[in-house]
Amino acid sequence: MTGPEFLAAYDPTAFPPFAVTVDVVLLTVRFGTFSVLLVERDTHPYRGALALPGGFVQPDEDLDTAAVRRLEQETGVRRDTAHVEQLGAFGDPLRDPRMRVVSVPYLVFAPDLPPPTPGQGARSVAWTPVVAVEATRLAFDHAAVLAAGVERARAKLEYSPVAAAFCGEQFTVAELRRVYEAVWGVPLDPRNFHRKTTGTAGFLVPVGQDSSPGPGGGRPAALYRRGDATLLHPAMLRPVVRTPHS
Amino acid sequence: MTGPEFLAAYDPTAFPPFAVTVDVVLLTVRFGTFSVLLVERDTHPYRGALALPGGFVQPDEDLDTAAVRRLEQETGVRRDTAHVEQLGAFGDPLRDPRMRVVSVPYLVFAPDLPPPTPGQGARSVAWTPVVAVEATRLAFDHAAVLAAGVERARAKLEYSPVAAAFCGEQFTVAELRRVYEAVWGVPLDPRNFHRKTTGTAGFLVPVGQDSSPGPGGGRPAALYRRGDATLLHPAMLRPVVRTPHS
DNA sequence: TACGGTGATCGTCACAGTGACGAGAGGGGA
DNA sequence: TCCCCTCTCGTCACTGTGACGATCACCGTA
Repeated sequence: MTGPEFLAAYDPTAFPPFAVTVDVVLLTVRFGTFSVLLVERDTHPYRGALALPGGFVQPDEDLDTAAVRRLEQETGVRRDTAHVEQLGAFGDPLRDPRMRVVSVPYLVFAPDLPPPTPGQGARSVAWTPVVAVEATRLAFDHAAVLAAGVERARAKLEYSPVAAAFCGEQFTVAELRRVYEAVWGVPLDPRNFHRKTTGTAGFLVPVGQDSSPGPGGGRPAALYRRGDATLLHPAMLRPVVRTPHS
Repeated sequence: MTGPEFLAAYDPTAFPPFAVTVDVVLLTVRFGTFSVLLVERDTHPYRGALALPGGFVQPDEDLDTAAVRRLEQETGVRRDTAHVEQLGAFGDPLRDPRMRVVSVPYLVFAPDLPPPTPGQGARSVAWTPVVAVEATRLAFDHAAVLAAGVERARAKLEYSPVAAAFCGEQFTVAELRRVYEAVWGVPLDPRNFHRKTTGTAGFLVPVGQDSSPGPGGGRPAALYRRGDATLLHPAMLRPVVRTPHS
């Protein structure tokens, strides 16, 4: 009783047909700038507009699986190098002019990487600074989806160690700090940040090796990798006032 | 181009049909016990099993609207007396034996109220202590949905003032404290809790009136209503160790 | 090789927030 | 009246944080 023959026994109006899509809010920190991957649509609807990568969920496919598939297809990011989490469900009846579509966006944090080549249905694909995104130019309700993803990312840095997902396998405290600064858009005190991150058990694990200094010189920084902590306790709160949006 | 005639221009296999449902994780604190509303199913599938209230989303209906509709239909809880928020999307291909169903559960916090009368498709409906729910007896993947809702509720009490949604319009600090104690399952120090809740700006607004003491006597408590704060800052952290599940 | 520039790391200090708990305020019932 | 109860206010030690000085270890250049 898994096939459509079973469904046929029901009143069809009781099972209104929907399409279900997944969208990918792929965030990274590139050249010190908090950026999102956007594609330029090459097909109807919203042809020519910017949009989040995404696509339809296949009949026998889990939502997470579909999101990871689209992520790998459209961006080349592999699941095990990034942080992936579901962002919610968006189902306004008018969000897609073609038909009734419920979208389940996924939030992905990835280290800096080169822009991938355009996939199907996209004219081009590019990293865009989050602050430079023109909300009115985004297709569908992707402005709202992106805003939800960005706010979730900012909040998540406070109480979880996911910021490390924006870095590579090994990283310095300063690299991690620049992630926080880029995502939150505020400068942080390097000394207090160092104390907090290295002092919180399970957050950072020293690799026992130093990085080479940057172009301007400076003392080499110790390398770390992510610890096994899943929660930051106590949280690292954003400075100054907290704005509910953007 | 909003009708099916447009859809017909597409390859049908590219738009696999889904059904979309909303489920309601309605939580309350009843007699000092953190409880969830469960219905006993009277129809196929999982006939006789316990389940969360829910139903199919209508074609022209927003997800939030559908959730509020089911909430009012099956539980009698009005939206403006409760806190309602989306909990995510669950879409395992095998979660419903009938067909491919994506469920969007909603988390609802309501003050204590009498158990409603069973709605359509349900044999009975009853408040069940969260700790007494037998996960294996729940229909579909509702055990996972409930677990996600419970954990979200516990986490949300830490950094938001939603706990007041479990109380009525006016309440005492002790009533609010018993909500925290019931949801978290730990006793809290009444004096420190009083200091924290009354000392955080925007959390509680004094009504300027005292409640009558309980049966055992005691000094009358001042009445408060919810303030306009949307975030608790700093957060009120759960004591002792934090368990990731259940 | 000495020297200033740069960034990493360590220390210090004042202060806010919290856990633990004493004590008074203001109500019950016997 | 006495005892018991709960609400409310205070105190104290401790932790974590913001602000910032000082030192360390590398750079490029004179």
